[in-house]
Amino acid sequence: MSGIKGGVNPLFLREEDLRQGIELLFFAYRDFTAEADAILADMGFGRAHHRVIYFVGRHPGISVSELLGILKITKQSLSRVLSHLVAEGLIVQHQGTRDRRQRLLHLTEQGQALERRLTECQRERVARAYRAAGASAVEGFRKVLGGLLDSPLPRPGPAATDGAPLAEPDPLTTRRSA
Amino acid sequence: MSGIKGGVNPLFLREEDLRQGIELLFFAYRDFTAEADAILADMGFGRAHHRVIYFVGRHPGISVSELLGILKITKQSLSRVLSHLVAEGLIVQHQGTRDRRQRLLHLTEQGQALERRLTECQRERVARAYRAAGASAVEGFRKVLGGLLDSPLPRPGPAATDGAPLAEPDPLTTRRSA
DNA sequence: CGCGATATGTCAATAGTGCTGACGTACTTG
DNA sequence: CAAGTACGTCAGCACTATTGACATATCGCG
Repeated sequence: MSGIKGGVNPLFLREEDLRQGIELLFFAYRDFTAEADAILADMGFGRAHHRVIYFVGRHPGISVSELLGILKITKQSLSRVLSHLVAEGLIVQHQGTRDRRQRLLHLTEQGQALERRLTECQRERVARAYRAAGASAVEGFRKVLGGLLDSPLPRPGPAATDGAPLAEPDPLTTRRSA
Repeated sequence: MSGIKGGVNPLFLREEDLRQGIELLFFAYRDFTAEADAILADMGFGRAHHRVIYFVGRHPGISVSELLGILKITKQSLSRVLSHLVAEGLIVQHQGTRDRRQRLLHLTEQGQALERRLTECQRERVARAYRAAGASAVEGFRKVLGGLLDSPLPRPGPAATDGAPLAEPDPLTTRRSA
């Protein structure tokens, strides 16, 4: 495989380099989620609960379908997790005013506390990695990860504020248009 | 949150930047595995089967415990998947010569074919992202991902060769010492 | 040889996550 | 109001992973 062109490929496209990337992704993602997973497990929750708490915290008042669009799971899968979180008092549902079919989601204080606790683990880890790698490495990290996506993440920067359910036309919710 | 220090943090350690990294990791990993997952699902396998096939292909003759060390799952979890793969004729087990308790694992031709097919999806995706981002971004990507690991991946280069079961002192198997 | 440690495999039970199919409710439109 | 669409839930199935308890086979050592 190596040396198809007779020499070293300057763009790291050799079999070995690509496999290293694949493996790095696997190990990094696993370690990245491990701490939060452990906290969740202690509370009878799983990783899916974290995702829901995370994105509801990120987008207060998000509707179930919008959340589905971000997570890209079926509504049935979300339903179980969401009901659980509501039953535990971490999330509250308010009927939408514009469309009363909607259940707009918000974290309770308890939910916010858990969100902070969980995300703190990951934020700390990312901060450590960023600090150790330096600013230009971070830029590269973002560029490559962005390139791995099915559909590129719209830039969060110059977002036009509108009166939509979500305060901002968020890149994450919008992304489901993939 | 932003502006704790009154200004922009040059090292991307602001709340927003860290959250963007967290989300990028989530979306990228999901999209990264999606294609292979679909192929596996068609064959009645899951992601766990891919991991086993991948690492057995990567380390022919690996023992069950070494594989457990890489994957960091319980032997009961591995057992189910491994038995399935053996039953389907994708993996063969040979009794170890040095230690006859060991079952050294190898891919069959069929197993190799599937490994290639699955990994091809991911390799292509990574290659595309690498190409689009450029060599220096790739370096940054690796640096940051490496920083996310619990224990740093020993460099593949100047590793001290020992007489370990695996022909090479592989960074991945060695890593389980975490 | 016999004993303890190691390597592997298996059974049973439990939990989390995701899926499809079948429904029910709420709203929109003709 | 009826038909269609949007939104959400319940039931049942499959995959992954866990813990705990055992069962073999083998190795190393005294």
